[in-house]
This record gives sequence, C-alpha cells and structure tokens, in this order.
Amino acid sequence: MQISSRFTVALHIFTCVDTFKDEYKVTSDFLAESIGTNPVIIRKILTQLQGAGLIKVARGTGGISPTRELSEISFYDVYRAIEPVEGGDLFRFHEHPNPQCPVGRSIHALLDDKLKDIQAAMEDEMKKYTIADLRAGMQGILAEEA
Amino acid sequence: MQISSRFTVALHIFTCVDTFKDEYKVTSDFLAESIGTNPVIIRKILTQLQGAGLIKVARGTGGISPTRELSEISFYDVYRAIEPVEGGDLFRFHEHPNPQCPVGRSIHALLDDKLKDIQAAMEDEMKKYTIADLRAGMQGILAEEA
DNA sequence: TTCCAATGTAATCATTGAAATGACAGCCGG
DNA sequence: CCGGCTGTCATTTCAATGATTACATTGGAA
Repeated sequence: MQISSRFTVALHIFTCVDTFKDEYKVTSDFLAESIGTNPVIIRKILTQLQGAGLIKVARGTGGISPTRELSEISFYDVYRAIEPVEGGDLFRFHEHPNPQCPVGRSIHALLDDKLKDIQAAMEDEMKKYTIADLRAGMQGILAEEA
Repeated sequence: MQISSRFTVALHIFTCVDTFKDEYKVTSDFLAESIGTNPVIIRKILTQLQGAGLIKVARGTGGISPTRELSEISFYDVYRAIEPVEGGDLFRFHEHPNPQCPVGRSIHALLDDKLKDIQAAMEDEMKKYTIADLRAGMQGILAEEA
C-alpha cells in the first residue's frame, strides 16, 4: 500500500497559502482549483491540520495561517496530522499468529524492534524537511519562471 | 495507510521454513496454521516470493526452500517481492494539480526528490536486516524456552 | 442588522485493495 | 494410479480513499 495523497495535498496547501497569501484570498475553493480536487476534501484536511495545531482557519471571512514559523513545521508534523493510523504504525501485522506454534508466539518479539527501526528511519528523514524548504524551493522556481 | 500484513506474513513464512524444515513437512496448510490465516493466502504469497526468485516451491510433494543464503535475503528483497505497487512509490501523489497555477505546475518538481529521499531512508534500513537475523533471533528464543 | 461568502460536517456513492474462502485442475512421488 | 499438495480462479466481506451534494453555522462587510 501507499501513503495516501492527502499528505502531498497538505504540503501543496501549505505551499499555496505561503505563495499567495498577499495576492489572493486563499479559500478552500481556491485550493481545490490548484490541487485539482473537491473543496470538501480540502476542508477535511484543513480540519486535520487545525486539530494538530499547525494552522488556524478563520470562519466567516475565510483565511488560513500557520501557527508557527514555517521552519518549525516539518514533513513529519504534517504526516502525523494527516495519517489517521492509531498508534502510527507503518507496518500492519497479521493479527492471529498461532500461540501454540513456537514461531507463532515469538514472531512479534522477533520483528517488532526491527520494524520500529525501519519506521524510525523514515520518520527521521521526514523530520529533516520543513515547510520553509518548500517556500525556498517555490521562490526559486518562481524566480526562474520570471 | 499501512504496509499490508502480507509483508510480515512473508517474514513469518521464512522463519517457519527455516525453523521446521528438518522436523515437519512445511506445507501451505502448516504455515496457515502457524500464521492464523487461509492456505490460499499463503500460496499467493509463495507465488510472489517465487516470482521474485527468493524461494523454490516443489509441486506434488510440497516443500519450500530458499534459493540463496538467508544472509543474502534482505527485508527489502521481501518487501519488493510482496508489495505490488508498480514503480515502487511509497507516496501517492494527487493526480490532477492545476497546470495553470504556479504552485500546481511546480509541486511535483518541488516534492519529488524529497519524497524519494524519505523512501530511500526507509528502504536502506530495510536492506540492513536479513532472514539470517530472523534465524538467529529465533534460535535465541528457542534456546531460552528450552 | 442583514447579507453573503466561506467554513464545518453529515450523508452518499464509486472505486480500490485486502483478506477470507470454496472449488477444482494439475503435478508428482510413492 | 492414488493421494497429497500446489496453482489459480471466482466470490464475498470489509475498510479506506476520494468525489460530491447538501445544509447549518460563522462573522466580516455593506
């Protein structure tokens, strides 16, 4: 399986908000246009990001703003805000190994720490990138286009 | 989303084959018992592992054997054999960013290398573990139990 | 104060993939 | 040739994603 596109959508949202915040009113309809999806999808993701304390969304008039410096919002923060897996386990385990089999009753003990290592390697790499990197990258691209 | 349990099932299979190869005839029914699932599930995974050249499965009489040294079969090898995602991308991308939006048409260029880094970090960690580690761990557990 | 744009959210629906299961043809050693 | 085991297909159940419609709510602006 793959990590759902909501993650890249969320990163897209952050990039749009930062890029257009002085130029347009960045609404869920505006974002849906840029991302190529439905405004309701956007609002759901905004709600998740809000729940994780990463952004504020103004009702009535609309308007989205990060609650911290962009350099303090990592890909990992976004990932955890978006991915609903309780416990945050990357690997799904088969749920009924046979306790009467020596392997069956030990397989968890045998694998858990290794799977955790692998997951940690991914998450540590995610922590290295922040939304500030996206701002910088985007500004570079805009400068080239101009 | 999570990585499907077929991955941990495959690791369980390798461990059982190695642990019981001299003691029992390790059939898909035997494995299904230990793992707590259906023999057909096991056979599908065996077919995948066979297709990746990691094991040989004898028809008629039954019997499973790795094609290489266990130390030469990494978790990554198993992962790639099992996970059917074409291209092997861990992250799913929203498919219709708007090319008329500066962010929409650049978001791929902006994210692709970073997502690739993160995936590579996970895969590199996967390459560090092999089935030989499972054999060693399992023998340690069996020695403790005895 | 009323209007209205924008958000929050519930309810569907189509699609996809995982996992379980039953059925059966094909293979092969004894 | 028989019996056990694999390969494979078809079907079903279940959960998650993503799209969409509908509507109540909010709160700034006219």
